[in-house]
Amino acid sequence: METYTTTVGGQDVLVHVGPDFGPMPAPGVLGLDVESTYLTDRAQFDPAFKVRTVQFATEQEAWVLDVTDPAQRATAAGILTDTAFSFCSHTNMDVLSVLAEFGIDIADRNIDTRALAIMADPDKDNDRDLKTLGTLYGMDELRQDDESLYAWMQARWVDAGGRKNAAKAHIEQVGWDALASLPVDELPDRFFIYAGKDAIVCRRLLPLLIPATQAPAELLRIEQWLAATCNRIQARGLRVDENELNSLLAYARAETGDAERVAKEITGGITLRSPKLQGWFGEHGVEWDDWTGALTPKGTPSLAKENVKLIGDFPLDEQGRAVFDALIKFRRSLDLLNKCEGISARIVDGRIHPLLNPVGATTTARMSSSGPNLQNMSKTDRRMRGMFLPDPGHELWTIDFDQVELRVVAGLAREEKMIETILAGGDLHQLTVDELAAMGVTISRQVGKMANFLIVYGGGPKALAEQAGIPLDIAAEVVYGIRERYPAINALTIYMSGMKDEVRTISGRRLPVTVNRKTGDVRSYANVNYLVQSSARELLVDAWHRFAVDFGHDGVVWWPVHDELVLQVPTGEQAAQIIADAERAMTLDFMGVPITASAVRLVDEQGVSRWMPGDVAEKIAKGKS
DNA sequence: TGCCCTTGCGCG
DNA sequence: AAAGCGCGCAAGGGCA
Repeated sequence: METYTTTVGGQDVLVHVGPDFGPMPAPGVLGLDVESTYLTDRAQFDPAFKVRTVQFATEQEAWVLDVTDPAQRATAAGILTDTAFSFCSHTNMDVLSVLAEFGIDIADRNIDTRALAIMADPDKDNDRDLKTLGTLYGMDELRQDDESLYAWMQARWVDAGGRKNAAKAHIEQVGWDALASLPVDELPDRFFIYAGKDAIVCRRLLPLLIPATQAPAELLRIEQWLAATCNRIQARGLRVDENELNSLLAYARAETGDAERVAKEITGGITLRSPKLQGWFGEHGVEWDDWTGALTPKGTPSLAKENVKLIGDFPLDEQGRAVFDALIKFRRSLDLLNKCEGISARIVDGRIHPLLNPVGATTTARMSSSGPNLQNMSKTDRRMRGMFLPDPGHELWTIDFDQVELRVVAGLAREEKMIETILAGGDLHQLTVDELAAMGVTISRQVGKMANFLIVYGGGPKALAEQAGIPLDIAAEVVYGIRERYPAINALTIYMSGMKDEVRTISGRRLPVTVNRKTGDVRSYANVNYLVQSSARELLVDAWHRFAVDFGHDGVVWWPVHDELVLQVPTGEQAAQIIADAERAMTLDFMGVPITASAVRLVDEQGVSRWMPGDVAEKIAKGKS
């Protein structure tokens, strides 16, 4: 064993490297970090993935164990298995790595310091890697060591013939990959020292970050539960109908490829995604000034969803018509293509394992998903969600809150008209229509719905005019009318916009106010949205926790989508009870406002359970009966 | 050529 | 005075 003496936060620490582990650390919380083979798209789920070293640390001492050595591996496994130890690590990567390498699930015994760092400082613009946090909390050595390691990697990479002017991030990536493929016994000392210090810094951050969150203990407790639960969902993965995936992939490649070829030929090289295409259409019959569809934030015509078809309503010339047809064909399959490629690149044993980040939305702590993002699968193209199947012997159900954000804002503001309507089982969008009618402003229910979203999102006349395709003066009447007819919400908006420092959710979570980058102004109009969006997220997580823990249905949630839980329920008699419990868990009183939810069984026309939007499943069920 | 920033669009 | 919020991903376009 080699022991290095170095410093963290100006204090001497020891980093033990090697086979003779030395005295065991006392039971308690250890900083944990692993180094692995380089990460492919499939990351820890790649069959070739291997952990190379495991680092444990107290605040003063780190042990770096070479997992390729059987004795050290056994020592590491012993500590990881021993429930007298719990761990803290940065991100959930180490938890997944330990599971992949050792088959040991430490999710319940691990605290994610990165998640704590977000709670401590939810400003989206700030970095939260260990070395940045280390510097922030008086442990700058990690940054220094990182630079030393970087210099080593740069020399190695440039010597190996890399581009001399490559960006630092690029060299770092290549450097880490190079390190990851070196045999462990050829790694430089500074690598092990860095690795050990990583774990020490992580361990030292824990007691610093917890008070920095200023979060109530109950909130921290539920976040801990959620993090472990999200980890297990990722590890379990989602089953993919691979035949369907492959046929969709072939179809989407052919469709988009054909369309792209045709369009390029006619336009002389303009792709079907290029902003230049709109100018081209302008020369082939489209009067953009007469565009009646929605606009993008930039004010150019939006071609999202069905909008793109509006181009066909203009008197196009022959070339314009041909490119339009190609564009329609392209747009119909582009999203499908991208999603299928993403899924295909990550499939392992018929499953994908997207990250489910419990606090992915830094500003509001909503959950996010990536690799691939499973929270933005198309609802209009059923084939995308339809690729995902429950495990054998199970079926999928979906249960979602009804208009949860509007109800939350109604409750927080105590907007009596809204609350009465909710209690009476009425329609909040129609209420807005009726309230405006009382002021002599006539709008459709569709615009009433958009107007209600403005309340939640903090929008103004311009946004409504653009999205609804109505004149600015009418939109202004709607917006100002709403402020008058919903005085309590208006008061809440004014009250919240007075908060220039932070916003607190119903659970006491601190949220940041945000700043307009160009003007430097505080975007205080967004505060109501942050409060509402984040509080609604907490209501969902609380309901999920009740369902999993209080009702004893741990592991039943298949995938969450903000205000919705998709459930994977064993087929059979107990299914009805599980669904009933889910409905009970998601039915609650929020400040006198009932929050309700209803479950839908997801079964296609052939009687096969697969993922799909709830309203689609309801239509299928109706068609059958 | 590769990197970085912006834009658009899917979901909520 | 006015201000649509939060994500992840792919691709375009400017730049070196």
